[in-house]
Amino acid sequence: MTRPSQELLRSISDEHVLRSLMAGRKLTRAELAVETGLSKPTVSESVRRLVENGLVADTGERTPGGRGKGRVGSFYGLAGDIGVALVVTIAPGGVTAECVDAYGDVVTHVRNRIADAVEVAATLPLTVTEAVAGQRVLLSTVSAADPVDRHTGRLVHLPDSPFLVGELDPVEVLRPLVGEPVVVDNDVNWAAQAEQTALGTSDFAYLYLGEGLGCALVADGEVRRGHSGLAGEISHLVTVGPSGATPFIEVFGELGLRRPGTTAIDVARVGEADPVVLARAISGVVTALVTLADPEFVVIGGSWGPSLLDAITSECARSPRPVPIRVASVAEPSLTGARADALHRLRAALVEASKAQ
Amino acid sequence: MTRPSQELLRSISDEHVLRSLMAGRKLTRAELAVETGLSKPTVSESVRRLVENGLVADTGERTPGGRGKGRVGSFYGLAGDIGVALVVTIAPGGVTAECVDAYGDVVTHVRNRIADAVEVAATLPLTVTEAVAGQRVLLSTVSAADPVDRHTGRLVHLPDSPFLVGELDPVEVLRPLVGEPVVVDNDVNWAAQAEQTALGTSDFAYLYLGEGLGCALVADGEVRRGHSGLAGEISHLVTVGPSGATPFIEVFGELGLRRPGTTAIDVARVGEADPVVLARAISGVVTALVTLADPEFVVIGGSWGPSLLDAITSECARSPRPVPIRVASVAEPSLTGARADALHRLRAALVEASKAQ
DNA sequence: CTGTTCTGGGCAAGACCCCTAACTAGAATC
DNA sequence: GATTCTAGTTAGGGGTCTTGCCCAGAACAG
Repeated sequence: MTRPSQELLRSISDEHVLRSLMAGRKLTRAELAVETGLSKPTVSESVRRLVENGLVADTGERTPGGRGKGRVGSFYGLAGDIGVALVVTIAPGGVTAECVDAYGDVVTHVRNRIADAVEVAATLPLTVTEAVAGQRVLLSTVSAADPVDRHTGRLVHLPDSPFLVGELDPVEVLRPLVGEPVVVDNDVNWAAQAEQTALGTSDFAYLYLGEGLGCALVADGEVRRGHSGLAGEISHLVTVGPSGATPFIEVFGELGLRRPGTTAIDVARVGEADPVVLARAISGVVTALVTLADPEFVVIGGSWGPSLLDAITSECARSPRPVPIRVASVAEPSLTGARADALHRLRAALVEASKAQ
Repeated sequence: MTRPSQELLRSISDEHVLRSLMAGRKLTRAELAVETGLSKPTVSESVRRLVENGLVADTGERTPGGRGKGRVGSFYGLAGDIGVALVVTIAPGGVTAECVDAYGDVVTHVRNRIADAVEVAATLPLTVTEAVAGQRVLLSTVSAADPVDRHTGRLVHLPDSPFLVGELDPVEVLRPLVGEPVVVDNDVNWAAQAEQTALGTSDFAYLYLGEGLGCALVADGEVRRGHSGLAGEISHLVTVGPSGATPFIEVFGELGLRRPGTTAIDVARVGEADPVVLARAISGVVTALVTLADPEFVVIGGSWGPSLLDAITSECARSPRPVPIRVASVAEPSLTGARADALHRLRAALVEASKAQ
């Protein structure tokens, strides 16, 4: 446990001030005192320390311009060169890279389309370099549209599952460009995290139905990834197919909905299939989800999943433990989730830096 | 966030001293200083406060008796009337009640056998009253061999699932006897928690095969109970039965292994069934578990599950994502898990009490 | 028996940290 | 030019932790 030192109190004060500035952008010392609940002298001392450490700076702006009489105050804000977080998404359609500052503002955003998974290796470094543009990157989060090994951050190729962006080690690619730490997770987990932030629900499941098939489980307010990060890789979960019990992914094979020569679902042609057959297979997956994880509801996301909402809902209503089905509410969910996590980690890293000295 | 007050430092010191005493039973102030890393004057002050608040007392024992020369020291320990935690297990075979003190010692233990679920209502209060025996109970944990509603603590009767101890509201029964708070969970979750403590593994699944069928999921070091506490209620999970896809519980029906007139498995006759058929059904459940939760391994517990280890292992080895299978290692797992949690909560409650003033 | 050694515990001084209260600086207003 | 009002500083007090020193008193050596 923490030792009860005077330094602890000081660092708590600094954290209060720093977090207030992250939320409030520009504040005078008097405003900071009100915001943090600390006394004016304590805030002044804390600001002095933070300026000295290079985390906070006088913005140059002064108070007046209409707010009463009184002495002019100095606005303080986070230092300009304090650093940003990099957010990367890697999906079959393209690669995105963003830089987010500690206020939560997206300061750069670069998106490059790709036609094929082989282009990822070449496009990724270019996109990242353009987005970084010389800024100081303190950490990165990466969303990849494939299973991710929790310990190494490498993409995992599960046999016969959709595998969309190719063998790739994002940590290895990013490290020379932006340094450590690099956090990699799959797009469905990030999407679920975004949904969790938006809905505030502690226990739900996110079922992603697009070119790939995936699912994420949120339990006690956090996405649970399992031992190696492969929780929710449901391609081989046995469910109800056109000809009896079938692994989920093979249902699409039997229906002729997989793109020839690849492992991906042919999204454009999903609409041609019988929605009831699809919904029955999906309902089998949902039943297993409900049985094992007991979610409050199941969120359906992905490119074609939401269009089957009604069929899925009526199939699931017939199961022994029916559960509400919803459509995902967050746009660009993987990017949003990865960005929220990057912001959270960036702020924590800066607070940590203020405690370091 | 916490305010940076002087009082915070004081309460941290007190917590250090209190937790050292919980671990060390009897310590002099000098030993406490070494143990906590605090200075002697700080420890002395803290002990003075804790004695004043009634949490700590001079044991009357004095140091000498052979340990070197030096001045005699006074041993301090937790106050005798500081309070205990009550641990209750309710299973088809009987009701157990224990009191645990903050050192982790079981100070009373009462066990009453029952022949039938209807006896629970009468036996439970008797057993608890005998175990409590006038002691001050600060909190209780209850293990029940049926699904438990996470929010109310009441037992839930899922249709056609084994239901062993009858309609019961443990919170309502215990409140008049011992007061709040009462934490109720099902026996499988407690068993998994005990296993987690013993093994230290963060992500695994616990499959319980006894009179009832259940499973618990440990993710990121904690048992995850789901929205309403019904995670892992696998009776209706569809798996491979003798005649194709069948809900898990109905496999036992088809094999004639359910006790007539009840919903329970006839444990005595499980051995008569073909182990391969059983193992295949179990393997189907394990596959779903692995797919959705990605455990590091699966622990098999319950009265008859471990005897099928070899059959289950060889069936599971054939699945697309094989996972190690182990036998549960903790004896009396539900009681052990509930007791460990009670101890943890009791200690936290005492620390909280030291901070209250 | 006496002096030495050694350990538990207390006391005093100092360093910090936070707070309140009073004060100063400086601009707007009357 | 006096008043009013706000930002920020200074001074003093209370609290907590630490270091260093001293004292009490039992065991031990001679």
